[in-house]
Amino acid sequence: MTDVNNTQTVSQFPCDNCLRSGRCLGSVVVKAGADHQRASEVTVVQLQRGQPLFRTGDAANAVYVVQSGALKARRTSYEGDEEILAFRLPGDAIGLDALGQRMQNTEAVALCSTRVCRVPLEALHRELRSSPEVSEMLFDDVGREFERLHEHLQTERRPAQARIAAFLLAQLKRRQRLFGAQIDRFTLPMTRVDLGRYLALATETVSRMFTRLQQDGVISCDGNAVQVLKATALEAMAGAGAEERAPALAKAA
Amino acid sequence: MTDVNNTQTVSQFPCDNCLRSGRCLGSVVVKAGADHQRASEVTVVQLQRGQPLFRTGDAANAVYVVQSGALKARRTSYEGDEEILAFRLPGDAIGLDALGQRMQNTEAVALCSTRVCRVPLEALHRELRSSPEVSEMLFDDVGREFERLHEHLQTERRPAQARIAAFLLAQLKRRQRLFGAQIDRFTLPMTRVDLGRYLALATETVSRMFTRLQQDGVISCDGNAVQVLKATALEAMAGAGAEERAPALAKAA
DNA sequence: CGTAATTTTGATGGTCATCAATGTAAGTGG
DNA sequence: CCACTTACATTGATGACCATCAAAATTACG
Repeated sequence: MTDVNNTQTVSQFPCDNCLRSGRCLGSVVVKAGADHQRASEVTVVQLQRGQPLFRTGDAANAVYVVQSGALKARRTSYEGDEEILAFRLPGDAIGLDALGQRMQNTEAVALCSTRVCRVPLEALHRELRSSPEVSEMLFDDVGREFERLHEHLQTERRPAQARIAAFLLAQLKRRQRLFGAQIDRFTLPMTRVDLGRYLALATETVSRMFTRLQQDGVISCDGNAVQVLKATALEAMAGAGAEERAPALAKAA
Repeated sequence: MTDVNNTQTVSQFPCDNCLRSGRCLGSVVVKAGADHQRASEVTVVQLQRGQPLFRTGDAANAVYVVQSGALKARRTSYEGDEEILAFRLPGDAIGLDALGQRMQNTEAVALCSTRVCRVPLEALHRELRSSPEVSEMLFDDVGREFERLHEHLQTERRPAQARIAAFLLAQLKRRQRLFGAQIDRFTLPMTRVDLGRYLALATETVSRMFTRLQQDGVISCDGNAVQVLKATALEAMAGAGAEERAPALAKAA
């Protein structure tokens, strides 16, 4: 089955094969519906890299949950270039910002091969009234997203190096939670350009910061494959400002 | 009656004397409760200038709606100084970002004498299931707040002058909606310091921008009383970048 | 294997934070 | 009511951080 956007609807049983099953908005809605003998209207959408889940102006008639893969939430700035509001990883909800709006104000684009759960607003509204678990999960997601935006605002007010450090740390922790293990390496699904557009930095600055982090032995990376060597150093950089960055050339004169 | 925070609970009939009655989350919850013969748990809180509605770490057991006055939503940065996430005017919801969280991550402080409607989360959850109007109003508020944050992120990526222009325009439109009239003058409830902490600008920069706007005849202001003389010029500045700011000294060499 | 996209590195300049000082308003207590 | 304190606002001088421009190097891909 193929819809307008040329995306693929995959399965009637959205939670089959999904690792997030039971811990996401989609599955809670599915369960609430099943408890009342209602057929699930939740479907799975498969996207290829670069393919949009929805575009600005599309009718906002569903929210989504990432099953696997990654997406970026984008928006077009006054100057006409892309601004990235968020990267979405498995478990993340998409489209909560369109609650109460008629149209999407943002665009969601897959960064790689990606599976997404589609929860129609109609179903969400209905099951919201039928089961308190739904509203709890929804509130959780909404609260988390607000919290993330607030953190992001703070991050953007800090020097470039701190922004990158904070971003890498967030990614690291996110993966650790996702896999439930103490990993120290991962592959970034986004390009340096995307990263710049997310952190409000020029691509060149992003690149320079990566270079510096490697020189300082804080990370090691090959392309988008990153290994965190000194997590504590990253935390220090993310927390501290520029003041205590390079004690090296301090008194070199 | 006085609670822990030394705030005052005013009336058993929260919507009496409130101009937002019927058009806010609070009144919808009150109505939904009344329709089911439930006593309203919605109360009105009176705050003086500088007084907090809640603090970081407080139990997040209610959301609020501004009846009159103004507040700022603040947070403490890594460096320990204040960061302002939002200013709240009559009709605005407060504390939506704490949905799904146990504690408040932000602090809400009155900028002047202010009345706020307090809606316990318990009541919200209950009426959410009893009446679709509640969820619709809640979704509206949530969506609007996301939208505002997204706009704010964009604004912070623009030059200082554009940020101030965008802010003034937003204030202007907000007041016009509030009063339902084409006003061109209003009094800002916040100081230049607050403004800087909201727009991520040094106080000095804020001041300089106000000075420049007056010199250019775009606004006229006496302290916090602002009159917008050329709204279109403001829009141009808010939209455009720094490139086309001063056509004056362009070819003066 | 050639074209395009992305990444990296260097040089330069602009915007705005910072430091410093003065001016103004607001509030306090004698 | 007036000195005094404290907060807020304005204006100027200086420099840091990072965007921008330019170009080379690497990677991706048809």
